[in-house]
Amino acid sequence: MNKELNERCRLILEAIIEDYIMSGEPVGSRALTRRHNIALSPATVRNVMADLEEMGFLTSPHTSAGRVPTEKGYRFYLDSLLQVKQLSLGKRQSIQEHYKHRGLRMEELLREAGRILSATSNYTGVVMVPHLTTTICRRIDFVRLSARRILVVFVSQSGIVEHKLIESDLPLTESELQEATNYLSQTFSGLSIQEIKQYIVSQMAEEKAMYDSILRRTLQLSSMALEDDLGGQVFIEGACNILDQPEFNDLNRMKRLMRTFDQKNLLVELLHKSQLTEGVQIYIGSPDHYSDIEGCSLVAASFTSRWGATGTLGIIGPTRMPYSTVIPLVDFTAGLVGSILDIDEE
Amino acid sequence: MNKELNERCRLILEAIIEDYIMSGEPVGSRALTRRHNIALSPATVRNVMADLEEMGFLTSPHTSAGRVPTEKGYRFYLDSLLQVKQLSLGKRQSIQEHYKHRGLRMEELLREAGRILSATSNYTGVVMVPHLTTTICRRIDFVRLSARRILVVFVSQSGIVEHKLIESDLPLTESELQEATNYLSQTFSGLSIQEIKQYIVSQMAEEKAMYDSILRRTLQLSSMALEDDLGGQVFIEGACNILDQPEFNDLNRMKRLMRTFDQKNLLVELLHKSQLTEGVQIYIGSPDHYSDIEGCSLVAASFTSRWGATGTLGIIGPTRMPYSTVIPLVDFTAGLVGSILDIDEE
DNA sequence: GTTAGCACTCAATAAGCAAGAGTGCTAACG
DNA sequence: CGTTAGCACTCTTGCTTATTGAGTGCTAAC
Repeated sequence: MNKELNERCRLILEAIIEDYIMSGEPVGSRALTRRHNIALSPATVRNVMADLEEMGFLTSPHTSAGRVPTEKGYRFYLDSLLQVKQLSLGKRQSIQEHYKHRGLRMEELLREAGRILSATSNYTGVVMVPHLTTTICRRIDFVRLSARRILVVFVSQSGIVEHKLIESDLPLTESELQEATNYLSQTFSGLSIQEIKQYIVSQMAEEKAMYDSILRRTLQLSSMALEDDLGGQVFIEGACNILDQPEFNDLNRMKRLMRTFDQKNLLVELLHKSQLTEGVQIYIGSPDHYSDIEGCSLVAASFTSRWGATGTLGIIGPTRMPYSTVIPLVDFTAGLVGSILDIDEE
Repeated sequence: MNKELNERCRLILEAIIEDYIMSGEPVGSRALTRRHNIALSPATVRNVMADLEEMGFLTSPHTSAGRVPTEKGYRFYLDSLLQVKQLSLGKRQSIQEHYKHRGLRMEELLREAGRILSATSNYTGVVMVPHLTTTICRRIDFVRLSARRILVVFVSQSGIVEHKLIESDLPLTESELQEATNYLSQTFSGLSIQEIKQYIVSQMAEEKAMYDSILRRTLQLSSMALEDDLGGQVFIEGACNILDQPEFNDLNRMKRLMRTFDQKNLLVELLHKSQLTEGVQIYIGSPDHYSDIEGCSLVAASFTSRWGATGTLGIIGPTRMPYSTVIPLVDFTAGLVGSILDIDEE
């Protein structure tokens, strides 16, 4: 069916979607012919519109309103019609400026990326620091808070720092911990967390007999330290930006979106998904698919440093978003963040 | 003038405010006499109300609506009328439950406190980790990311972990860093950051002559590490809870509040203020004072561990909030968090 | 296949109206 | 003199009713 869309249909569909993206109002046949000097009469356009509606690309809020793109309409637009512009040199430079002259901490760096996305697009920026399982370990440190409470500080190869508290069944002295720290740094530096876990399991099997050996306790400690996944945070920046969009004059939709931001799990899920794929991904909220962000879309891309996937970032805005500028913005920012992580690594 | 408020006026003012807190609607004379079996006729109540309005405790949205408390009204209510209940045993226990069986990281612990405040009150919970200048240093670690890029990991006596990136003018080897780390841990452990800074300044004066000594470079490094204040984060939990309040059917007010949450600086300011004072502080948003949170109040208290002030937490809700339960909730949670920090410390 | 014309639909806006809640004032009461 | 009943007045709220205007779908003519 889609293949049957002839040139004229495609042209009109594109015009409608772009008009709608600009105005946010249902677009009618008459207005359309005037704005995009189309050499057709409104009546003809109406016929085409009726066809497009039947095919599921358009819908009308009520009988006597114009047409609005459906999710399917947007999808087709994104896949077949949209021409992504290049990000203007000025914007690229201004974004790069943000990162100059800064000794940012990793967390701040990612937050800043979110802020840039938000400020440049006037929508909401999201950044996810991934779970660390796949990342490479640069260093593991133990800090003794009390005899049984140990703080684990984990530094990944790309400079992301995470820490967690663990509780040991046996009391540990400062020197025991020091020894464990040294052992770990030497043994595990340069491995990924998954590899470390495997190594620990095999070692512990060997050491089974030796009940109270230092090594055994060190291994136990490390095992606990790596037990739950570290990381997986999501930063949301500029959540309120999106509220200025006219579609959020609807109080309830607005509340639901805020709730989604608050809970974050949907975002984590989506960002995780796009982590697995190359390039820019677009998720369109709809009553069926991602009802929590109905009326909104997420444009996401993962950024990677030389050491493997390290995170995902994106923009959440209304579905009627100027994708032709937002997509390259997300793309560029992801690349930039990736390259900055590389610099950090040496 | 305030002193002239006789028993009857106080009683009626209290009744009005409590009614308003319950209903959110302007309260009229007739409804008042019925709900709080007051042995007065509506007409008399009206006279009293007129007096209270003239004195600035009440106002009416329009001629034929009931009365609504002003900021001054709330203040008087909070200072002179309100009787704070004790937090019910059940609630106290359920809050304590949240903290059992958990090896929480410091950050998670504070976030969780915010979540508890939010969930128990159905409003928005805020928690501020303070700047670290006053806190005691347990450990400073350097992690070498590249020759010039150093990650500083700072662990406070109470287990708060902070890290930042610094850029050194001279390349540093792994072993140099190791030496610096050892030196610092031995020299500075147990001092507050302020003390450390002072010590460094005095030492650097002495070492002025020795241009390239290890000690000098160590000191330089430490100085950079402590340069800007670390910390000062604010966690906001349950921001969307507050949106269910009827006063936020006003879209603009809602947007402004969300913007305030996004930017955080007003919150930082207020939370900082209450850090300096004992006990529970209440800030009432009004067009004059804190116009960004107009219609809202912040109920805040600082939590302290044995090692000195460590942070502030609180609840942001509509000004018409059931203070008699919110205040003890904030108070109790602040105490609990403080005591948990103590446990962490040994 | 395209277009002009026309009747029809429906949301949005405004206007008018009645109901209800609450006030302020005045005059009477104990 | 404080308190109360009565009453006219005000102002919101909800409801109904026109009116307008944008846009459609259909039909018939080009």
